[in-house]
Amino acid sequence: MTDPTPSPDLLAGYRQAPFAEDCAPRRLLKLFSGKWVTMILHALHISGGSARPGALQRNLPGLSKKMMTQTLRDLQTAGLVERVVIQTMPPNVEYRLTALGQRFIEPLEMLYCWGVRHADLLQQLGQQPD
Amino acid sequence: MTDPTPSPDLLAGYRQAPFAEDCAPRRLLKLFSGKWVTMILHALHISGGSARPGALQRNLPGLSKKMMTQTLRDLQTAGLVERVVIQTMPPNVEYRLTALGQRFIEPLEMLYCWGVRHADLLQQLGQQPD
DNA sequence: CTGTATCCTCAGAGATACTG
DNA sequence: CAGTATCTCTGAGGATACAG
Repeated sequence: MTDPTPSPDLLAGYRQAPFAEDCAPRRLLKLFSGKWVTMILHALHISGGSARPGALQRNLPGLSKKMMTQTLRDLQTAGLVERVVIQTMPPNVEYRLTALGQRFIEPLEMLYCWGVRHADLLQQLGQQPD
Repeated sequence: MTDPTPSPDLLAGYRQAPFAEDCAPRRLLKLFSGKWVTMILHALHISGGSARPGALQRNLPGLSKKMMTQTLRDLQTAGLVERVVIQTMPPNVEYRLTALGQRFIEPLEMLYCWGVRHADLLQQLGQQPD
């Protein structure tokens, strides 16, 4: 096609509000943009929906105590995770995915699965200064 | 201890390398973590796979010239986008998704579609200090 | 073991102005 | 219109030390 300009019709659905800063997809990406957010959600998920801080940190090499707590706090205020204190012999803390949090596991696992299945593509990526 | 720890078997596949810093899913998340990366890829996609700089900027409100060029450069080095100079009357520039870039449209659109379909969930999110 | 409080660094991102 | 070059600044992220 000699015409570099793409058919404007393709943009029809986006014309009114092309890519508003607060559109739904952007929020999702924003939510997943934190360095540890997805890791923690994923870790909680494969741990059966809940885990204790110690276990979390052990499962996520490189995760500092500070970032863990901070991310968990953010996830709490977002309503994706809840802090549960278990009154056993030595009282123990546990973080658990909320119902809302469970919903966001879906797109997250989609991404993770895609990434795993297409690891070859991801390795083809030119190394950007990281 | 009473061991609230979930069945370790669930973690079987992740035990050896729990969440290495350079695992495939992480790279995908990392790639999508840039503020404008997904926007630009998506914009290119819905524009038919290629677009001129001016059009891109017009379609992505808030995108500065600098960030556009910079992001496009990153995408070029990553091999997802190619710069094409069209030798027409007034020579014009065009950015086009490469074959590799096309592959990454898939997970991207998955996310975007999910976000659009679940806009309600995204609005339920507690407003974190943005 | 869980959680908090400081301090520091550096990269992402924007604004501006200048050059083919 | 496309692209580059500075300058600045916020803030995410990390290290460390401290407290329940």
